[in-house]
Amino acid sequence: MTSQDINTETLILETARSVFVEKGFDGARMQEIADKAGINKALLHYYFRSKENLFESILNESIQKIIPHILEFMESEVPLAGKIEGFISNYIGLLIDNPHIPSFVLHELSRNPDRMSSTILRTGIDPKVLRDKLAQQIQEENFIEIEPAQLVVNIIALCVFPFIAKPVLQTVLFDNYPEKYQQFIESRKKEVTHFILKALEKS
Amino acid sequence: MTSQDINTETLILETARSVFVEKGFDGARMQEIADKAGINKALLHYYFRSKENLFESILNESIQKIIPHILEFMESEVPLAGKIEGFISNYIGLLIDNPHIPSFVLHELSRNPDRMSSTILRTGIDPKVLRDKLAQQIQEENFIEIEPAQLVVNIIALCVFPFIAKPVLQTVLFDNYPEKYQQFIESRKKEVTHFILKALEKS
DNA sequence: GTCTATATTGTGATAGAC
DNA sequence: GTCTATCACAATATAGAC
Repeated sequence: MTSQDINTETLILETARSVFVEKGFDGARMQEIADKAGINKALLHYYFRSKENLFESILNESIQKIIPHILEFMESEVPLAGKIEGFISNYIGLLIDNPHIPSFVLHELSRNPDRMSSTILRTGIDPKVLRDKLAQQIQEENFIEIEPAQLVVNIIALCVFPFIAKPVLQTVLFDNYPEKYQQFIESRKKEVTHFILKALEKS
Repeated sequence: MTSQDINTETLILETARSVFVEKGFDGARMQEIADKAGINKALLHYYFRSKENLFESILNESIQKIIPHILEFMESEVPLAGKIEGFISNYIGLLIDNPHIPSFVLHELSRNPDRMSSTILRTGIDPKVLRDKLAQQIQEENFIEIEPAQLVVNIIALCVFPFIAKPVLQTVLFDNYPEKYQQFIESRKKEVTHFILKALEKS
């Protein structure tokens, strides 16, 4: 347990994350995780009993990184316009730092939807309360009529989609120039905020 | 070659599609495809040389079903508002009929982005021309200023995202009632159209 | 064209020395 | 805790009879 021996379990988790997030459960190989971590396959099974086990740690961690963020947004007491603006900027920032997570999480949850219920339970939050809070704000403050669910989905969609569709966008819209895609992403904070608030404003 | 022998190749393709689209390349099994098609594994290799080969047929077909649709939208000469309205209704309709395709295509393209370039070439369309057409319309008709790329991404995002995120939405927003999710999807045509046009209108 | 049988390789998992 | 060696089985692919 020397100082450079920064806990093998952590090393495994960090390495496993990069492999699982990039390749998904089915595409990931225990061998590759071991190689990238500079250790042996057997050690993976020593720390985490199975591939499934190791994978679940990563998936849960990824979900926790994204979902509570959204719920917290709906919960806070700030006026709606500022709330939305803050959320979008914050959320796209998070996605810039973790661009592969949405793709990973959504794909794995499609593959096995049952995981979702247990995860949402683990957060201990009640979505109903949050929706009501949002509904109330929409009505009290001076915005167009819109169902909370529709609004939330619209906001998340506009933030997340450009990251999920990166290869398509880069090819179809940006002539395979990564810089153009990057520039596009950076402008999204401002663009999405404007777009949403414009759509909501009472004319 | 009797009448009920509707071409084995077609049978294989249809079966393979359902399996690949649901499980992805890595998760799909040749055995499962054979079983579902009521034939033998060896026959799959007789018609398509390898799993890769069979898979590419399906992926290309799926991409062709979705991308040209989008480009055609940008190309047409109809006034913008009606164009957008028509596209959204049409596109969400297509997604209701093929709910798993976006997830499938986007995941496989992330796994192997190189496929994208060859596919877009095969369509023989030049995206640049289309972007210019859209830019022109935005300017000539009476809408707010917005980059064509931003607008296109916003429209696609709002249409596609609810299908990609089905398990999450059903759990977090709809208390695991499939009917509520279904109802939500059906209202999207109208909601998305309103939302987009409202955001674009000059106030 | 379609089948059965089999070759071949890949992969998760465990046993056991150190 | 970490390694080497190996098991057991799954999966793609092919050979060859019919």
